[in-house]
Amino acid sequence: MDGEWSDGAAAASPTVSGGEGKVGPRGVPADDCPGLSPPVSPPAPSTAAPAASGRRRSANKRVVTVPLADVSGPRPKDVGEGNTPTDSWAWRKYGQKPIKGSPFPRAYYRCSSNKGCPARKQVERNRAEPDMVIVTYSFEHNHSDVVPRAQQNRPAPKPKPKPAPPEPAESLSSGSHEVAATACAGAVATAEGGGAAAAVEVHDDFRWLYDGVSVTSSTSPSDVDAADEMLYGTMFFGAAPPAPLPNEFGDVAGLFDGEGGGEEDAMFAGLGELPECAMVFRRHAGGGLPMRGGVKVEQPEESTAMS
DNA sequence: CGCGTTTGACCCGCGC
DNA sequence: GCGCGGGTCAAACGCG
Repeated sequence: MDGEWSDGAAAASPTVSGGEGKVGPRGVPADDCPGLSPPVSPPAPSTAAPAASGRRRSANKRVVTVPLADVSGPRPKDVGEGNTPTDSWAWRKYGQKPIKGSPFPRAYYRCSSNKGCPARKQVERNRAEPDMVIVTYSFEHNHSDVVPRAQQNRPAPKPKPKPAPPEPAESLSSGSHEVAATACAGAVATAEGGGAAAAVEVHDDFRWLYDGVSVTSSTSPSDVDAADEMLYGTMFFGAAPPAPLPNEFGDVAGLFDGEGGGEEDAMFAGLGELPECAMVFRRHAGGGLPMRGGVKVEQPEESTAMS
């Protein structure tokens, strides 16, 4: 089924897919409409229309793959709130569904900043890389990053079922990660004026993902905040014309194509499991991973690498 | 009181 | 034409 955004993440690097080359068969020609765009950026004309009216895989999709840690981890206020971004959108979850080919469910979010905002995003964990989460943005916000509610900046209420989520917020000092994150975040902040705060929402959004599966990798919690920043930072980058990236998707997708047996089982199993410490991902894993601050932007449309 | 999250059901699109 | 799967809407509950 949709192995679409399967995961450029498999590469272990967060990725962002511009447009949506993945939806190939049923997908629609991606136009533009980045999932998120700088508050200042003029709303894309083709943004809202389709999404609002249609209820189906729509066009404009931007896939962002980020380390789970980036989004699921605890959000130190010094980062999230300290760096209030100018464009922290408020996302409201409107649905969640288990995906067939994936052991993890997919969550659907809509922009709650503006009632008529068509911006939507889907969050799902990379089945191949449990440490990675795939965020697909659809349509652009048709409003500035106006934040009517102060609540948008605060972490949304967590699901009650979870008594005490694993919050390895112990040592927030990690060296390399921070560097990368900082660099990225800095770039973002400089370019967009902020992107860290947005992470707040993200980390929250991924909470479910987080709980859904248990990852046994260990990493520094610091990655989390840094990652968050990166995540959004990248997204913003995506909004802006980023350099065309090789389509890693194709490769990854191919790999996934091979599997599929007994995954359903795993899916439910995973869903039923509520690990306490699932997160963690080394942003600079290996230190040789080609990633921009932890997030990579994928441009399926480029399909250059696609063989 | 308001907002957000959660869960289930329904509808639509695509593939076979 | 049928079936599968994905996506969205709606209602209810809980928390801030």
